[in-house]
Order: sequence, then structure tokens, then C-alpha cells
Amino acid sequence: MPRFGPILERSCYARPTAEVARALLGKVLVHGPAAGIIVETEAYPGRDDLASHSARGVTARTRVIFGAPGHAYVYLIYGMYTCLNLVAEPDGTPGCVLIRALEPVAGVEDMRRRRPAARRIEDIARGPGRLTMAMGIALADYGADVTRGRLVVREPGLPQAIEIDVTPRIGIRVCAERPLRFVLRGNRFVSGPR
DNA sequence: GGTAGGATGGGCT
DNA sequence: GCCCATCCTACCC
Repeated sequence: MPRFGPILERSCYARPTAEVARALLGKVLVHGPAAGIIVETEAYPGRDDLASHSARGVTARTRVIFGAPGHAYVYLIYGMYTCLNLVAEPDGTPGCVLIRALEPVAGVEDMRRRRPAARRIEDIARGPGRLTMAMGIALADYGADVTRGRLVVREPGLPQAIEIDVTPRIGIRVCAERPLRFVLRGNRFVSGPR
């Protein structure tokens, strides 16, 4: 069973959203027995970005994005799927990072059971909806503190050299050109252009 | 290899 | 009433 490093502290999240999105690459998302290396993220800085859910202010849904960093913003998309974001920026400033793809590293058999449509291991958590299915993350995880408890982000077991490529974000219409998507260079578990 | 179309429901104008 | 930070299947090279 692989071992991982310490949990990322809250201060790691209390920084500009794009910096957090970069910093999360190569870290390990853990939910109970399931774990995967984060290989693709997108920044949704709440201010001056109309693509961000927080752009139009605090609502019941976006409340957590304006709160303390290091919490989970989970939302329903297309009536069927959920996406996982991690809240960035200091308390009171909106901003979150969409986790778009994982390289599975633990609990892979459970993931396969939750992802019957995935024929190859690369497809298990390649995409924001697919990774929440694989990890068993649901709307009930809205607001969860990812610096403690069942859903956390950890340092990798061994430090590794990281090369990052930057592209526009996937699947959005407004602000479509902004370079706010970050991927581990050449990684085969990434969901889109590399 | 590629893509068109449908599923499906909350959020907001 | 329209819009999605998506995914899967069927079908076509």
C-alpha cells in the first residue's frame, strides 16, 4: 500500500487561485481508501472572471467559495455529474481550483467498480465528472475541510520534478482564452490538450 | 481514429 | 426558459 506525505496546510490554499492551481499538481487527493495524483487543474479566480461561479456574488451554492480556504466546493453539473473544487484565497476573497484529472494510485479496484464505463485505467479519473465518480466524492462533500478528515490533499510520498504546461480552460464560453488550466507535462491521465 | 446527439436537473435571468 | 466548468453511446471513417 503506497504511503503519502503530510496533509497540505490551510496556508497552502490561502494564496492567489492560479498559484494554488499550479501548486496542487503532483499532490495526492485522498478520499478514504481511494487516492490519486492530481495531474490537471483549472483556476477560477472569483474576481474579474465571468466564468467563475462566484462572479455574481454569494448565493447558497457559491457561499463556500467566499469562505475559508482549504474547503471543498462540490456542485452538480448537467443534472447528473458532480465537480470537485478546492477553495483558494484568504477568507472573504472568492477563488477556487477545479480538479480535472487524477492518476489513480490507491483503491483502484474500488474505482473500477464505480467507473464501469472506463475500459482503460487512463479513463478512470480523466475528467472532472469521472474523477468524482471514481473517488466516491458527492454533493455531501460540499464544504468539507480538506485539511482534516476523510477528504484531504497530501504531499506525494517522494518529491518529484514537476513540469507544468498552461492552456485555456476546457468547456467554457466566456473568458475562454485565459491561460488558467494547468497540466503535468505529457502525463497520460490528463483529460484534454497537453 | 473521430464526432453528433441525448441524458437530466439545479441555478439564475 | 435557457444555460451549463460533462459523459456515454452510436455511428462513421
